[in-house]
Amino acid sequence: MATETQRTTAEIPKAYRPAEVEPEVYERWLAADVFAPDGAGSRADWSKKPFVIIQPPPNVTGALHIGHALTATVEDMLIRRARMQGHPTLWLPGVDHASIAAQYVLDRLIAEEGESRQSLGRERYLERMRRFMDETRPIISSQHRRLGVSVDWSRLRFTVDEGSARAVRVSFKRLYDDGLAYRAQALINWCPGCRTSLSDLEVLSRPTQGTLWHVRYRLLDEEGNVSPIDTITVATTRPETILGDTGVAVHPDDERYRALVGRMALIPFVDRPVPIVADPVVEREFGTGAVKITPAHDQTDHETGRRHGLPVIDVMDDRARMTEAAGPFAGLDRYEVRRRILAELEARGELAAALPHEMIVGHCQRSDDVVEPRLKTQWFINVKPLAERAMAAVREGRTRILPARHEKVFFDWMENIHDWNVSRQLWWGHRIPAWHCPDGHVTVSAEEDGPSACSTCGRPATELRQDDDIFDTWYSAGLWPFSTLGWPDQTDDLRRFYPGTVMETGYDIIFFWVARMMMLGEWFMGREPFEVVYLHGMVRDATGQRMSKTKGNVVDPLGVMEEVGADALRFALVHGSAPAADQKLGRTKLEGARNFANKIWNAARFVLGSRPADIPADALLSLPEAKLLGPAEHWILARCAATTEAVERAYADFQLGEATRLLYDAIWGEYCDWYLELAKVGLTEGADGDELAAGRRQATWWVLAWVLDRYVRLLHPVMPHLTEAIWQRLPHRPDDAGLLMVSPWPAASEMGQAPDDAPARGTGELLALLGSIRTARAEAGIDPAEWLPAAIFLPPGAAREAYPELESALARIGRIRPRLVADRAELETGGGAGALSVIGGTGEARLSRSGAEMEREHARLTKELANARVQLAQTEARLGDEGFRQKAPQQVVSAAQQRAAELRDVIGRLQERLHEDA
RNA sequence: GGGCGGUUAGCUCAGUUGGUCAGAGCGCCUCGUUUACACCGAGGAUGUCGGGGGUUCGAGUCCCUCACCGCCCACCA
Repeated sequence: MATETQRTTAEIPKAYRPAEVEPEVYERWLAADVFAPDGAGSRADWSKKPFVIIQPPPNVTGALHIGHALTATVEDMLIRRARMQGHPTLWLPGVDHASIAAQYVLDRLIAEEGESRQSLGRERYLERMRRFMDETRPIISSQHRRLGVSVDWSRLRFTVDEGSARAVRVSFKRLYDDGLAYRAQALINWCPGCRTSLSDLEVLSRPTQGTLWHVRYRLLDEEGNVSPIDTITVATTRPETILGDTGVAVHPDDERYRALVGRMALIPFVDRPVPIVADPVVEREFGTGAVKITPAHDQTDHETGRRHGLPVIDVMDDRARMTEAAGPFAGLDRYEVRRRILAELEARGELAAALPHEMIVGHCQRSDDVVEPRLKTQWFINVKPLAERAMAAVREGRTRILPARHEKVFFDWMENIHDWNVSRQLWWGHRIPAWHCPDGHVTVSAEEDGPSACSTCGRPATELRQDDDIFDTWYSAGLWPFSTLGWPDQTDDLRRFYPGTVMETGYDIIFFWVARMMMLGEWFMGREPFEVVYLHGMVRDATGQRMSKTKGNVVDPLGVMEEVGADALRFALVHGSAPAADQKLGRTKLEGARNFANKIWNAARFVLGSRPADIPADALLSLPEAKLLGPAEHWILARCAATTEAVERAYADFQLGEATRLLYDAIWGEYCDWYLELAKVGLTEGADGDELAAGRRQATWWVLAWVLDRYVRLLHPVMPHLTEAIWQRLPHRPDDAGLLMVSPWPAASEMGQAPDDAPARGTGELLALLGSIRTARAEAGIDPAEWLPAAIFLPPGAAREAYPELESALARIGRIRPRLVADRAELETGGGAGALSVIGGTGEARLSRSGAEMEREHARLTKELANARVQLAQTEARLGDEGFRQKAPQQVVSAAQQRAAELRDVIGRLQERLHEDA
């Protein structure tokens, strides 16, 4: 027995220890400078197409949450595979300044210090913000590092840095010159809490149980006096807006009100006479059929008002308190006013009804305040022409949205797009590059210092004042794919890395960000910013709830990594999930991933520890000569080739969950469960002096190592630390780099010698027989430790050919003392009655048994027979079908015929056994 | 009001072009300390693939319809 092996296992911890392995591995990557496409350790082949990931830059104030972890994992998987394939890769990391979110956070922070935005003033506030940023900015990046992301840190960008600022100025000037950016008064969404306007997207519609109040307005007679009897009853959900009413509308065909059209109604509290107009927007069936018109505070009313020339009276200020125009209620909060108005109307008997009413109320995405429509002068971008081009990119297939069903949503949104309100009454962000002169002229400039003079009247710069407003955060974010590459300069980076390859994000920001990037990219660069939009789903807690801090159900990725490691977290996030499908993430899933990591770790420990002494530690990895390979080696190599091909296909199709599933099954179910066990025997067989046996032992080990190397490469994108750590200890190929991360991606075609089909198939059949033996033993309740004599019969074929070389392995794994019989008849003499009958694959066996468990054995065989009969009946039914035989492909028919023959054979053998026992 | 997605073993979910697709993990039951791993190994049980109809030789897989759950969009005050 040659059991001499180099025992290196002892040096490797028995369990995978992420805290030790993972950061250590990451440091090595960093030091080798392999992340940057042109870094010192990069093995980028510039004749290949660059692969560029566009990542949503996380908010500067945020900490890494599970959604970030998913995004980063998917992106890292894609880019690591591309990098191993030799593509130059770029993943440019960044942080978003998140103006409204950042201000929301900082405002609360300084409130604790007794300060406020107003008390500090713009300059000091921004100074405070910059200090705050300096503290928070590095946090998210370091957390991403812990996750193992292969981003090019040397290109780290911030959406308020000078590069972004310049891109913002230049792009906006272009839009202005193109006539697409304009300043105008319009009804916009106003958040009284944040005291800024919002884009439509930043307003969340939420169903709310409200009340529909019916309010009686008095009418005026021909002389303009209040009529004592005539009234018109309007319906409203926002009584406070009564103060801004400038009309009442009814449907032109509404008989009830026809006579009233043209008369005047009197708005209570402010005693304003307003006309009753006829307009088809009014739904006759809803409410009372009469609508109060408040052009300053409602979108529909605004348009109705314009059609009828009604005045616009703004009754609310920036904090949603009533203005002087609200008369007696000036200075009071909107809801306080609502209460008072209702009480007063009630008292006057002018509240005709109060009906419960389900309605949609807009809330601020950030502060959750109820958003008010208000009339304001703002900057807008007419995005329709941009949207056309973005849609063309998708229509022409230049940008693919995955999964494709999201394309429809994308088109719906793009086709119904409204002008984009890009100005915000905030301080933290890019200031609008527009200057006002005392005469009211506006000059938009792309220069850092602004224009030298008013472009209309030539007044000098000293007399110009820059616009106070800043841009919507998503404006600068929308420039990301090119602003980060040096645009508007025509830099090398821009030429090399635009357009990007894959834009990966959650489906929740497809409009905020993805759509904007597509519009702005098409407009300024003249082509699409990325080829593929890959959308992932939302990660929910174990019970399916959306994670939120207030619910306290967040899974903290940092804590998870601490516990099970970054690789297990990454694996859990993509394993068993489908693109754009939400998933639940809980303990068991994470533990499963951790167990898998540990499984591979230990398989590697075994392989490393069992290296025959006659293989030098620094030997190069290669497959042994075909003549030295046993059937088991052919089998695992064949399985490995099939898995490689399937995994490669899955990666190429963005079926990442499928890729991990294939690897999980192959590594655990085939490599560990079967091949490792078979190899244990192969590694210890043969006499010491036997040269051929020594060659076989070496061959076995080389196959072990070779397949492990293959799986470790395929798994690297999802579990980079673990695989790198293992790979470092394995023998390498001549074309390997010093790091797995930049070593070649395996191709199914380069299997060395293609594994022979017959021995591989024979092994598969013998493993099936072995499985049946295990089942029979367990079901018969036989002591697992007991060695059973077994007679085995194999018909001529692959299994029989493979048998001699696998006999000892079968013996060990099946815990049997096998004896191959040449003829089936010999089985009976070999085992006789009181033996367990085993049928598996093409083979059959008899395990000697004392007869104690024969009753259970009988039951088992009966069950197997019934099973086989059902299957045969099904197969025969198909075959008996005329249509099937004629219309089904030949392949399918013959497969069914073969299957039926096999089943008949099995049934025959089972019947024989049962008959003997009876 | 439009649109989309889901409904597969007790739980969480895979299932790409219709033909070994009825699966995996967890949980459960039985057994096991054989020199990689108890974060382990061997074995077992559980499903009329939401209901109904249709297309087809054949449907979890395509079409129609119904039910329930979820999401997105939307200016009936």
